[in-house]
Amino acid sequence: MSHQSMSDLIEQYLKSILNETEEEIIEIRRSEMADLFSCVPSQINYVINTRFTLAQGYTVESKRGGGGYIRIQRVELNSHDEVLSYLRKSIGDQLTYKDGVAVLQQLYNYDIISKREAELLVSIISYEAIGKQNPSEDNVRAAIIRALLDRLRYEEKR
Amino acid sequence: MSHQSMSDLIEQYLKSILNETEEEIIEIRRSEMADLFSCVPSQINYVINTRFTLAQGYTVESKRGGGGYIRIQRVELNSHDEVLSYLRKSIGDQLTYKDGVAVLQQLYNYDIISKREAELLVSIISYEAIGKQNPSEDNVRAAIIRALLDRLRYEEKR
DNA sequence: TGCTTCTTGACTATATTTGACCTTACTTAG
DNA sequence: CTAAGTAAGGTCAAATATAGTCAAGAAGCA
Repeated sequence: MSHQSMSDLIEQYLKSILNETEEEIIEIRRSEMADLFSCVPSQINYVINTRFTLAQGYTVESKRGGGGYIRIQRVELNSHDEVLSYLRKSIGDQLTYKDGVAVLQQLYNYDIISKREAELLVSIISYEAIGKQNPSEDNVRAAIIRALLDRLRYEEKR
Repeated sequence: MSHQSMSDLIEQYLKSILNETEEEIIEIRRSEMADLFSCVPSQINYVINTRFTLAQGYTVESKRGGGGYIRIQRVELNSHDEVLSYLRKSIGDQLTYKDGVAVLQQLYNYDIISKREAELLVSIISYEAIGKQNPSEDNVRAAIIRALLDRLRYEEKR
């Protein structure tokens, strides 16, 4: 927590102003952000691409040219079922560790699994657990997360 | 005490600053440590790998690249240590679905995991989840259960 | 002496930062 | 109305900043 990169700071700033809004949506200007943090504009893209992905629950739209902007919105999912089917659709045949953690984080954010469950599952999808002797690591991980999501969906419907 | 290796000194230093923190968690930069002790950076990895293992009650996370760090945290042994280490020893490289379910059943019986956690885990180790496109089904299952047991053993005391 | 642990450095992997160049949209002079 | 100019944002790859791995050789110890 004490060792932060510029990108971490920008991420935090954006998330904090996102939290302050009612609508969970913000509109920024890339160049203003770059000025504010004294960095090159493309670093803002970097932050958005690495920390505000769909898998992490954000949608981003932007417009170029005069009056351009970047709009970041937290995806609003209203029921557990919506969250589960959204996540289910968002994962394919392969899933990296990072994206797997993002899915679990979302499940926790939406109160679908507990903190402890999330932690246990994170350790299960880690490289140590499934990657070590497995070349198809990302396939296994995707399968595990799919099974989890399906099970959770089944639970919801009971 | 007169024959302390550099690694011993680094270990002591890290443990002393760990003790000073409330959270029992520290974040260091590998290169700073190496500078502080005038050693090569990889020696820090050596110390961590030999003296801050999970079995010794520490978890370590790290990040590379700009703003990288190494975070070391002291964790408490779970009170069910005996059961967990027994189960841990009892599983080898491969584990059938049936045996996996048996392990989970035991964990539930001993009140180490909840009913729901057991159910989620059962669906994860099922053939549908991990066997479908995986010839080494039993290996994956064993790895998953091993990771689970390790995690349970060293998670925060509840 | 022979095994174990430690030290070192070359090579690898990954995350971040930076800048040159590209694309799109709006504005305005003619 | 259109072309040129201007004002955004996007892409990509190189440079930089970290950390990880591995194996060879040195040092310690029984």
